[in-house]
Amino acid sequence: MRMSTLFLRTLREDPADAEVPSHRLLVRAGYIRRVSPGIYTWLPLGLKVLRQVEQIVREEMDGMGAQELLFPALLPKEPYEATGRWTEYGDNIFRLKDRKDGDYLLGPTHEELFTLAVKDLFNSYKDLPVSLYQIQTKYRDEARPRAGILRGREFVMKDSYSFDLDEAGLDKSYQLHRDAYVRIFDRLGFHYVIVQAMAGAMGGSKSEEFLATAENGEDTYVHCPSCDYAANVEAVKVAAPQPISYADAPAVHVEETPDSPTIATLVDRLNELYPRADRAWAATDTLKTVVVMLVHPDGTREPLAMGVPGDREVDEKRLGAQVEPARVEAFEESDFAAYPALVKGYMGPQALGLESESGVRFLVDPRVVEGTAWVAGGNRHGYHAIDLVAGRDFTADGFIEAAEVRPGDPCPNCGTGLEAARGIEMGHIFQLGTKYAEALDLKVLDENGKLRTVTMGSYGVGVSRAVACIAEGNHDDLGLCWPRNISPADVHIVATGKDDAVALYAEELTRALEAAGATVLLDDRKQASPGVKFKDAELIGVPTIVVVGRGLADGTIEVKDRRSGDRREVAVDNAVSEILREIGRS
RNA sequence: CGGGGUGUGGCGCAGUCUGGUAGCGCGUCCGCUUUGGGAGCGGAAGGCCGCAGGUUCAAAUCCUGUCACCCCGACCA
Repeated sequence: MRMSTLFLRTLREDPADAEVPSHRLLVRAGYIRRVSPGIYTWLPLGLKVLRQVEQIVREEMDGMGAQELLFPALLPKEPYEATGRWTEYGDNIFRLKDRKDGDYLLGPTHEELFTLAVKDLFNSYKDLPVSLYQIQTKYRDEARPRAGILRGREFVMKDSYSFDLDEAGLDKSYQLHRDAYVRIFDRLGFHYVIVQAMAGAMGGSKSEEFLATAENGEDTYVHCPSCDYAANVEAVKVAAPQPISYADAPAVHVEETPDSPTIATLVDRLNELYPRADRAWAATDTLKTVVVMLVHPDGTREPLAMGVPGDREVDEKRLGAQVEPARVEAFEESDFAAYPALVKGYMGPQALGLESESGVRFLVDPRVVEGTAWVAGGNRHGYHAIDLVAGRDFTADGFIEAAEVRPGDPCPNCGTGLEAARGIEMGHIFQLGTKYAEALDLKVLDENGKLRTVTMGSYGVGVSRAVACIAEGNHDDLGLCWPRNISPADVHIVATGKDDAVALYAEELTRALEAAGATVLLDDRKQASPGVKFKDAELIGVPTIVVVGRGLADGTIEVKDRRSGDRREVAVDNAVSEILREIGRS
């Protein structure tokens, strides 16, 4: 590549619409250009980087025995209707119509197509297991694309799917993918964690996410400092305490608690009007009742009440993950009007549950086990129930993991206090089970000649996101600092000065390195000043920068490490071998 | 969808309060000089001031509406 002709324009200033470093630098250094929100063009340098990442992913997928294929991005509606995702995916799908008014979509993910392809070609247990993958452009009409290429509406994803006869086979395929992912993310140079995750809209059971650790990441996860437990906050399972005996517990009594619609005011009122001998009332003694409106994919609305310890908020992400594919909406005044048994600010378990007078489904936090006593709403304005014992005075319809998770909460494995951190989701692996195979009738004959439903796994890597994520983790004040195996070139040669000898030698060195298999970005611009060239080289971020300039008269050139800034003089005579050694190609 | 902000040459911005017919820096083009840390001088091209109405002798500026984009929250690789 020659800078004099390369389709590139670097920007001296940060683009105004870019906030996060990866976005700012990828635009400034001329890797990408925005076309529309969440939709980007890959310029020559950017495309090289994208292809490098793709290649690493491809090698590892091939290495674990998966086979690459390619589906269209433009898809008919029918397969997605069969699995229910045409509606479940909601507004996130880009939908379009053909001239005959037929419905199409731009694929957000391809479970259906892979399932149908296997159904089309295979029909015996002898054909299994098989893992297939593609590296392809996906489309999701994100409510809010952001951070450049980190979260786009069009993005490149590697998605793969495993097909097995039984659970044991699925476990094996899942583990193979997991191992391949570890190799992929190691090669991409991420600091990452593998966390337990929710299966989400994909359906299925076991699921883990690969999160690149990043302070500005969108996902919050917790991890245990003393064992290997780590989980996305959505997926944290609270360790339920043992039920306790309530034989000696005082009977429930409803007391007047004026002006106490919030937990804080309630605790004040309790300590003021009904002080306890042994200790003061605290938020942890109260059971907070929160009601929301669930909107199911078919449009039906169902109220849901939840009881959580009073010192905790309901975490909307956790709640959303629990009730998926239903959507959570606020419970409006008009909803309260429709359910007169729900007294705003004073709701309590005794009026809740499918069997109760309100008929509203009531789920409680796992900490609300049988025998625990609470102060909760009295279902009458200005009243609360005290010594309300779970299992004696009320029974919930079930449990829900919706209360917020906080640093310091006990690890479900070992009880140590959990720590919280943030990350960017780079990969996600799922054991899907038979959801798609059943919906699309993917069965094979087993050794007894009987039809068996195939069990599936689904595995994704955000390829274009990885580019952003690597940029996010590999830059400094001057610009990008690519890892060698991702960089758009092995060496960036800067020719300074107007001396013809410099230009000639730089050209000669470039050819020699290229002949040895290295990729070179040569700054052969005649008009640009040395300062401009140095700045551009630093911005672009090729890991090794070679300066051919004033030292040439003395028979030396300069080899500089972009990341450390270390530089050394190298004799022209052994320049090629030295540089090849530097870039790890000798 | 809720909150905040911004729309002015390719990029970054000023001008808007207090209407008077568009400016600065960078970039681009031409010429000369310059070449180890974003060069100098001279010349040039390039803008329906997001869009639509309105007020006015006159609108980038005031009024109304509308659209777009960015950031923060609810969704996802």
